[in-house]
Amino acid sequence: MRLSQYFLPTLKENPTEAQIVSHRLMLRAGLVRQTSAGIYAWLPMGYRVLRKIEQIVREGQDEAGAQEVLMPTIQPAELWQQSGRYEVYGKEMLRIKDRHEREMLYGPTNEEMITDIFRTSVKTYRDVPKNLYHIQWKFRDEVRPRFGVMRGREFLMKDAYSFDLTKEGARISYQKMFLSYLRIFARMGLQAIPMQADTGPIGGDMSHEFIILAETGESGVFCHPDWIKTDPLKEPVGYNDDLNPFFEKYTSLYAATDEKHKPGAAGIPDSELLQARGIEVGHIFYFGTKYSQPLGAKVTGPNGDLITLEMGSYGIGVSRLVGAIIEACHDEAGIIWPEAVAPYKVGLLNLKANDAAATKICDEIYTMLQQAGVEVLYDDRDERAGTKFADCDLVGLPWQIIGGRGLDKGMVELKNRKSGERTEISIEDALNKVIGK
RNA sequence: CGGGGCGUAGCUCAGCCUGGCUAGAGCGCUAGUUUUGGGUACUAGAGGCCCACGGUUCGAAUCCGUGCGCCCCGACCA
Repeated sequence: MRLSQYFLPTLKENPTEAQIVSHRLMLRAGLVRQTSAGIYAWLPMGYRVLRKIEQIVREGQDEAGAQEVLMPTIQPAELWQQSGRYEVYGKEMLRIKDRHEREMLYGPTNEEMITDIFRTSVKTYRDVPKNLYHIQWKFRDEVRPRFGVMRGREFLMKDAYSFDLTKEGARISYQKMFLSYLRIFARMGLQAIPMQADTGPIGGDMSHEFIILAETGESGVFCHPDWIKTDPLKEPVGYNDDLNPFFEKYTSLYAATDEKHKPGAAGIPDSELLQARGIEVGHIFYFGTKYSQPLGAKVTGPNGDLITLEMGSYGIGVSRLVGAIIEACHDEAGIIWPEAVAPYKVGLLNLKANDAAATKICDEIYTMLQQAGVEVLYDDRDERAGTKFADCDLVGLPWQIIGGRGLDKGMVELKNRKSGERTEISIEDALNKVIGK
């Protein structure tokens, strides 16, 4: 993409409304624009990041055996009246009426709806287990939206729902999601740590919040230092294997938010615990028959008896992740995207845009990168070098190829946004490095 | 939902207390000169229903009332 053609409205100054760093940077880097409190429009660059995250989540869930569906944003009130949550949910739920005065709502979550879909179609134990998920916009009418996209009223969420015959089966479904989540976040370049969360009336060890570490995180966390050494992508375990050993290994390492932290409970001296801050980006839990019971989601078992399904649900805040990643990955100059979610891999800066010979070389580099399938944002604007550097750093692409005074000798500078390291190398070497990576 | 703050140019803000010239600055934008590897400098421009409605007054961005919007702290939450 040529920057001269692109819709990327960057800001030099910080908008007053944005207080936290990710919100400021998202506005300044031209990723989003706010349309009302807690509701955002996604501009081209921001939308690319959102879709990359979404795709990593999708692939991770598919691989774990979940199947993607798409449920509507608007739901009928009846379902929620059946589950009893219509009254309970309160003002957070945006209620609306259609032209026939029928009560509808903008879905804050989809347990009722998926249970309804499932119960009407699945009648025999032979059809379970199943795990269905979708990635859809949700609305919660937060009293006080804040932190930009991190706590908006409208947000994109992946939510999966598992259906099992037995609690043991539900446990397996849960463990699959546990593994899937660890891998999904790791693929995004994030260290996510599952922490035991409230399980409500059900109890047990089957509810975890996934927290990514970021200095500006909303809550304090304590965890075992060995967490840093873990790499879920390297665990030699598959979704059809017995996941118990893996689950044991990862749940036995201590990790707790400051609210739940119990001094002395870590198994190692508290002074050795890693203290950090974190942001919740995912939540998984088992809730048994909480919805299947009132909604009558049952199947016929092997003996002909009716069995109420055991369910779990598994959420990832997709739009929230955009903000969360920026909280975890930025510096004074701007965003530093992990490569897996970067809107473009390379920024190509032509510092001599008014020099025909230099421009010709940069155009060629641009073409070669495109032909090699590298996502590249080409700053071909007739701007000062300083402006280009500032914009490119702000926007946070992992690599910068800087074409300037060395161009006539076939040299460019390759800069790594994260380390800040810059090396003057030949065009060919720069291309190889960026393409090969 | 309790407490606080703020709405003036695209952005950041001054002016308001103590009402009165034609409503300002910096950045951004347009044109030109300049500069040419870290948001260059100069010149000339464009750009405003001063959040809305009502009131007080000869006169309101400024004072008063009501409403709306946005932000922050807390409670709540993915």
